Amino acid sequence: MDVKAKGNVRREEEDHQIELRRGPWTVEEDLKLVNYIAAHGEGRWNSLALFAGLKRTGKSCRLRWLNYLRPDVRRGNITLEEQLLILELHSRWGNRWSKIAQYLPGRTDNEIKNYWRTRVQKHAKQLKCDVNSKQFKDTMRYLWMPRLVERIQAGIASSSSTTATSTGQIVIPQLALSYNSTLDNSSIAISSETQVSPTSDFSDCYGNIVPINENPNPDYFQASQIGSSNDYNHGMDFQPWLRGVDNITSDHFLDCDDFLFLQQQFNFNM
DNA sequence: AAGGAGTGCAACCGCAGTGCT
DNA sequence: TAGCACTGCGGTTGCACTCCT
Repeated sequence: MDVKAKGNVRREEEDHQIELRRGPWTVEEDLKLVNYIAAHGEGRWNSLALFAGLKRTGKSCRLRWLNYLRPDVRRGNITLEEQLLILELHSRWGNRWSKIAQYLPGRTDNEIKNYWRTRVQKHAKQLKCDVNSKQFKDTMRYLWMPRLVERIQAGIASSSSTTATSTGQIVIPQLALSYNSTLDNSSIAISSETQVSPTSDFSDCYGNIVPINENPNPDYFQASQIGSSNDYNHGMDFQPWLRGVDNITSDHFLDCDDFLFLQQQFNFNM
């Protein structure tokens, strides 16, 4: 047994001496944790658990705080813009959930991981292919995304709060998004401000995604570029899929007719 | 109405990295 | 530099809820 394993065993023995609680957190436990952190701050989780009077491991307290109790945790459906970012970033980094989460303020790595496993993998499964296969990625790129672009543009046409510019950009207030509809030269920019930079700005700064917590302006983040090669996705790039209406959230990438369309096309190409 | 299957998500587990003594 | 504690990450599990038959 190596050193780390010994350490873990000892810790587990200590855990049993204290009779630690496991499983779902109670309201009382949540209150204890929140109040303690409000008074003393976070960090030093093992001693925090002890001093806060919680019969939990430090690990459990940290997880509960980061994934649920933190005031800036966003609850509710993953928005279309967030879906877009998740897919784009996953195409680049794979299952680096915490890294992906850095670009989605208020979302946790756990939430993003769950989202990927339950939604994206489900669609791959329905298409009877591996989610990481070139086939699945190509299907998204060449069938799914153009289809969605149609929906975006249709949505824009009927949305008074969303505008399309003469250059083909889509501009959405609150979470501004710019989309250049040329497939091979597309770019996305997302920010919390209404203002959207010209398309050329984004294509110029390919690869220049800035984590929210490293950006001097915390209200701004952007995902630019699309179309670069990288070693994880073999050059696969993601187009934005949006319905073009700023207040829509969606549990699903595709509604029924979209999925049937995609499935037909996919089977045809097999 | 009942119960089996499927789904979504909170929480746990094991491991690796880092820093302190 | 070995030993240990702490933290963070990604994978997995368990359970509550919903849907379907």
